[in-house]
Amino acid sequence: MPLALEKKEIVAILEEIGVLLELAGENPFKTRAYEAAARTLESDPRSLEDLIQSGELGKIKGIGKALEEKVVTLATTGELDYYSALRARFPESLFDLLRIPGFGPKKVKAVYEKLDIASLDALEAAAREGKLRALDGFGAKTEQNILEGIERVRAYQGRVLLPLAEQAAVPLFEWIRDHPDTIRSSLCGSLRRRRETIKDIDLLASSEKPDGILETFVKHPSVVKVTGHGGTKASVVLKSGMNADLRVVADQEFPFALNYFTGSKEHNTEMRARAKERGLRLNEYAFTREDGSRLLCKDEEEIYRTVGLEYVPPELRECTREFEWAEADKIPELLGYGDLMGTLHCHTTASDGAADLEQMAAAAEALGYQYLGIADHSKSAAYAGGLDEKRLARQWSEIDSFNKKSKGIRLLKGSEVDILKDGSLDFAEEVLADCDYAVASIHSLLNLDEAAMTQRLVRAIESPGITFLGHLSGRLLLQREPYPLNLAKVLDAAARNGKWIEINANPWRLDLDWRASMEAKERGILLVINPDAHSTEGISDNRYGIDVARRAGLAQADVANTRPLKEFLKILSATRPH
DNA sequence: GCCGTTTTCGGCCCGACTGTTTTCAGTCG
Repeated sequence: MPLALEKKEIVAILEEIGVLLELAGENPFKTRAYEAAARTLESDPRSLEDLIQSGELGKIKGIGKALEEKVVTLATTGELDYYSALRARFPESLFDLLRIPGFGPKKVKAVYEKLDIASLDALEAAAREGKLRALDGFGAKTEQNILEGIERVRAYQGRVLLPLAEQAAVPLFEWIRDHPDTIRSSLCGSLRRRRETIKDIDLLASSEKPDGILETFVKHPSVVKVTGHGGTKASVVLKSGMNADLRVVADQEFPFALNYFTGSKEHNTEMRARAKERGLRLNEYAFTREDGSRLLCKDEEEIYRTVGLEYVPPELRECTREFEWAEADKIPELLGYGDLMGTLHCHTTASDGAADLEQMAAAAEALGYQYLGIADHSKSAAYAGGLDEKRLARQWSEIDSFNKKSKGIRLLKGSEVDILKDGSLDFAEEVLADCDYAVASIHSLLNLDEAAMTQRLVRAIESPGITFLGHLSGRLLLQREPYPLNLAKVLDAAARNGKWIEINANPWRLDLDWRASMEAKERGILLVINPDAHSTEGISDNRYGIDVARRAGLAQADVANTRPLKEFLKILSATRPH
């Protein structure tokens, strides 16, 4: 049964219904039900097709009769009258208004109904002319904030890549950590969970004297605007355009605040529910017993233990599998940042890289790697100076002579072979057979439909000479959506053929992403973390790939390039039956 | 709209801050 809409699209529609219901002034719990269902569906690793056919969909917690029916209708017909009717009530452009900080559904509803304002431009004009202050709850300050908010919405699309956020956050964090009144401190939020894109920076400190710390925080050199400054919390806008919040709590409350502000929201909700089952109320300060007395914990481990769980590392707190694992004492021993013994998929000056073989090898060796796989582009990638068979052979003899004289790192002969339109490869099997490994990637014709794209990737991964697929989904974070793809089919093909899948650690890609990596692991597929480095510095991007692996719950054994050289070569050759 | 070993109605997480108000609604996380 082919679905009329993909799961992803249905998730987006459920989210949109949630927002529309808010705009319509519906019961907030109804709104929440749609939003929760969207999240649940999104993070469920099973395919929507399976969920519907097996009848499991309606058994998922948070999806009752009404939602099940709506999802099935969407999946089978691609349409839903309830949704279309709701949509017709509000113009599309109203959604832009919701992106203004501090401007929620109620305010959007007010300007739309009272002043017929439905776009950023119209709102900006009204705010400039002082027309908004006529509305209840709006004043001069609100108008000013709206104008600044509109500017920010236009300038920064809300989220930034993890490395950029980290760059802004770490100096702030150190500034707080080193304050004499600070006892404990941490980065929280999505940064601590190592999400691939970040919206706001959340900081937490404990202290007996919060005032001085908050005062210091708002005066950090990277702060351009203070948007809030109370007795325990301050909010600022940074030069980078990001928002940063600092919360200061008493030290005995620190573990609770740390847990709370690390999130995710869904994880927190489940934690509260588990506390409740044990007769405890959990908030950002403490457990509270039914008699009103407080129960404190010295650290996060103790909080988890109190609700009957093993400690859950921040990267796993997305309310996917972590509760199931923690309950059974089966939280994976996550891949560590020093666990990679080598890496593949790096470029050199032979194609579009900035450093030559020797420079790349030296950089990898400095990171402690035992092996580095070279994989320049193949001939079809003319834009990137792709190598033809002759130039490839020349590179291999360079690698041979390097390895002969190298006492440390070993270079591996590889190729990033373009996957052509029909799934055939840019090099013949005889050429690939002489490589140590080959990564197959798509760089062109990204606009094929799902069936064609899936077939293309399946055919590529079935090629005997291929070791793994590179940046499988083709997404560029905050820039380009993944191409349409039946991921399950591609993963099944990889599993069937004993192939690996890459976790491309380039921060723009992080592809496979963590959810898909989880699915790959479930199929017994080995992942391989590669930087897709085009420079010596690029190799260090592997740390972001390790973030992805940790979020996917991968352990050392799940990642191929944690093996020392000898063992690695053995499993490498097993991917290719020559 | 969901959920139920206090269940088929009446809850649903809740605290801080802002800006508008003179006690609170809206937003955010």
